[in-house]
Amino acid sequence: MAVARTTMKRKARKVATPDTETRAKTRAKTRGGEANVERILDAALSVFAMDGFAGARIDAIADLAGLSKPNLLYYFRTKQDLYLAVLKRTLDMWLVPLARIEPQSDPRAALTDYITTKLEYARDHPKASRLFAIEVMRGAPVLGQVLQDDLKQQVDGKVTLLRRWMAQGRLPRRDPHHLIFMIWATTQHYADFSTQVEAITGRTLDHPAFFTAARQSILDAVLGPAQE
Amino acid sequence: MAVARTTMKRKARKVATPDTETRAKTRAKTRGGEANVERILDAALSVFAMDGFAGARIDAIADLAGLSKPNLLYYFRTKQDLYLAVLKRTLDMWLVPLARIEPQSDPRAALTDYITTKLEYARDHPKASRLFAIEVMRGAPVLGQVLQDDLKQQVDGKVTLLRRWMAQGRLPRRDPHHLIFMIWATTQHYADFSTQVEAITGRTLDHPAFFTAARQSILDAVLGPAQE
DNA sequence: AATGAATCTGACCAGATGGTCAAATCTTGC
DNA sequence: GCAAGATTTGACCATCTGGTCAGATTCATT
Repeated sequence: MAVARTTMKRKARKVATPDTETRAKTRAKTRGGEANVERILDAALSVFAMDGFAGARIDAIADLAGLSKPNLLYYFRTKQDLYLAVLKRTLDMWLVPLARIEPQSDPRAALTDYITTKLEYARDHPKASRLFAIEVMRGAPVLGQVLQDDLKQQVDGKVTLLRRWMAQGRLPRRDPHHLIFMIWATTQHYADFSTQVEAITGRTLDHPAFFTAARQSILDAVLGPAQE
Repeated sequence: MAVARTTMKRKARKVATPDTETRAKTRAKTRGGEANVERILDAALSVFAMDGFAGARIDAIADLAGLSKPNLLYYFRTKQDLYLAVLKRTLDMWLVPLARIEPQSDPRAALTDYITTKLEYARDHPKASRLFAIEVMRGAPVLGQVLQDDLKQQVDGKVTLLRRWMAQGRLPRRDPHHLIFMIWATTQHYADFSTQVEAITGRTLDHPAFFTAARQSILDAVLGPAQE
């Protein structure tokens, strides 16, 4: 109800006012200010990842980006818009490494590479990982459709491939779905629960030896003992 | 600043007003209304687990518990108090199963039991799992100390035990810390990311065959192939 | 240097939200 | 059945927050 009224008001006020996307394109064609968008998205990632959507304060994001609140709202008309933009931007990066597992790959090498890359992501982009975690834990109100379409599609393909490799004896037999979940769970755990990991071990993935040990542990679990 | 003023005000107003804990005990000594506390805690778990601390609305919790907002505030004076209470209550349950891994246990049986129990928890108490995830991902502002003290203590003990078992050849050699993290990560993944899991597989742990497959997959990963 | 568009700002607002309070109602022990 | 305490409620408030707006400032182009 409130939403409807706001929307109407917005449409009625100025027909010429471009929506967020249009404005972004226009700006891109003309000149700078893109730097601002980047800074806003970075700031938004930090704040959303820490406080969740509801907890995030637009002021906090603006401050972190070095802008006034109205100025931020100039680039992203609503908090929702901004949240969506951050999510989209991060999602692309997130889906890339899975695609590198291909039929012509060597199975063990491909999984080793995938696990290593995912763990590097967890180390280098923990905020992105947390953002997804928060979104999915909320029931994925925004990403829901993407999960059911794009992601499912991708995973289905890899599952088929993994199954074939296992049938050929090139990988230990496991349920491929659960195998993938295991890789996601273990790698992202180091990003999402870094507080806990650090409380217990005193280390994070930034510590090289710790990273290596974590990686090896996951490899052992997924691929079985070194030479199976 | 604001906090300080609030506190002062509260203290000044009525010296006789008992804090939340005291009141709880008093009530307990006299009669019912404990049922209310239970209902409130249940409702709070649901709402906090879904929306996080900042996103949770006190009204929503009150509604879910079937009470008016002021009435809820009668039992828990602030949102913080309530959050803390829910967290405490859930934490106890959460730490129990780890303690069952004892020196006199059979190593493989003990880990099998632990994994199974954790997975059952993930199935039966997904909200509790999410609550912890949210808290830890925020940097554990409330549980931080508990993690560094109690939890670390417990884990250190189990790590030593696991190391001994491995030295005796009764378990495959793995870094014990990472082994424990792997168990936590994989089991809780099914609770915290159930939306994603369901989007991809169409199943949840409630489906018996799916539960068994998940369990077996984790067991294989942690314990190595059936007869190592 | 003038012009029009893009960018930025301070002041402001409406609604939501955590929390208060005085008074009403219910229980219990006597 | 009644006093005292426990519980519940409706009305209320101060503050916070997302978002608006009219106008100022900057910028690219001519």
